Amino acid sequence: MIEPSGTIESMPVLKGSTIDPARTRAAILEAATPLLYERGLDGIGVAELCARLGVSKETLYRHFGTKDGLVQAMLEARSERVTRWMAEAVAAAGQDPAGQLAAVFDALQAWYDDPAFRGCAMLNAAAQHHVEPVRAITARHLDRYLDLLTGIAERAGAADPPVLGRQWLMLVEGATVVAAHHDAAGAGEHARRAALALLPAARTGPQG
Amino acid sequence: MIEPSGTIESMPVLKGSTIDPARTRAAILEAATPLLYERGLDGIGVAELCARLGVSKETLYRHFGTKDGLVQAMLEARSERVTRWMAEAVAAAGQDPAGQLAAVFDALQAWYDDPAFRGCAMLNAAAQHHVEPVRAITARHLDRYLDLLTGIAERAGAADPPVLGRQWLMLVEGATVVAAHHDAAGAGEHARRAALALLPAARTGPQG
DNA sequence: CCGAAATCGAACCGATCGGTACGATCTCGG
DNA sequence: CCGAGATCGTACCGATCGGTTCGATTTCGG
Repeated sequence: MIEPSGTIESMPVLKGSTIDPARTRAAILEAATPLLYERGLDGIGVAELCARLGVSKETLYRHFGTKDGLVQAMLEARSERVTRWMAEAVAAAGQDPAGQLAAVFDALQAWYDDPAFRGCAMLNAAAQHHVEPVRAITARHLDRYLDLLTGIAERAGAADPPVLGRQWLMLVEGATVVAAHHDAAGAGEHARRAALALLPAARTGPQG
Repeated sequence: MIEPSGTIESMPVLKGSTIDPARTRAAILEAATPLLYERGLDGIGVAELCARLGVSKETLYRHFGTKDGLVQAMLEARSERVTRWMAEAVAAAGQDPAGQLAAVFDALQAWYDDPAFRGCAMLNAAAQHHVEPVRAITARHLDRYLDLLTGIAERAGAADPPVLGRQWLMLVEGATVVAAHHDAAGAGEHARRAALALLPAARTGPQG
């Protein structure tokens, strides 16, 4: 999803894996993720999913118990992966909070430009399955994102870091929505400029 | 959806309607809207839908041809209704662009506080049915919203109204996402303060 | 008052889907 | 080399769903 995550192949993804349950489970998770993301949680059945994965239904059900079990495990893994990826982008941006903030939206723009981009997987999932576990995973995902942004707000010396972090979170999610459902071009850049404008001091240099 | 739109009753909604096709169609549309919004497009079947509406399946299919037909007609109507409702809120806010902008987010907060609030119906629908017509309706909905906000940006004397309108649109959609999936409290207010901070001049008085 | 149109209610159909069962095959540790 | 467990492939099951059909009933325009 985030990094160009491999287009959808039509053939088995599991190979080389000897009989190692843990590895099988991880491989299923990894291979199922882009399929469920592209087609939607209900857009692909267990049968086709298994066929594409090169895995029997019995194996899938032994590891995840239920389709919902697979979905939830997939969403958890994806949320953690996205959060870690974004945290690394921030960490790689140096010490300046403004630079860190800019890095967030530049990373988002790169994601939007991926042809496989189809919006936030957690939000999409929550819109489809409004069962409680999925909603909880989505809420936790937003929590993680909010923590990251609030941290930047704190280091930027904001008067009210939680509120500023929340406003930035709205820009992040709003930019993702607009990019997914309206126009991806420049969405990250426009959101970034808005986010920087909310910084306490205008220490942002050239806003190009 | 927007105005407290009537909680879900368990019994027929169609009454008094003599045999008047146009009225029947409108009544079905109106009664089906909150059900499809609350349960999700695939969360309620045609059978239960008809039972709740007090309408036979044949009648529904004669008017809408298909469940997708009903869904699309419902989304179109809802998008227009929401846009009109928001435009009226803006018009009622007087001449000051800052006041108009504040009115947008105050209206949103009132929506978020409705117990029936479950996020933007168009975005939810697009996340479920990624068929083309639904995506087109969603895109058109964002277009309408963008026009409204860009108009405010123009009247506010923004250097680049389309970009500012788009940034405001991100705040609108972002606030809605956060309110729906994280925490509705204060979402509209925080988004409003961020939006006002993006105004060219700080003509916004007390930012309470 | 009659016939066309609208509606109802219920039965029905074919397809799909999530999940289970089972025998055959494969792999690895002891 | 053998037995336990993982995997496969396939067939199968029950439920649900979207959509159709049809006879009976109601309503309204002419």
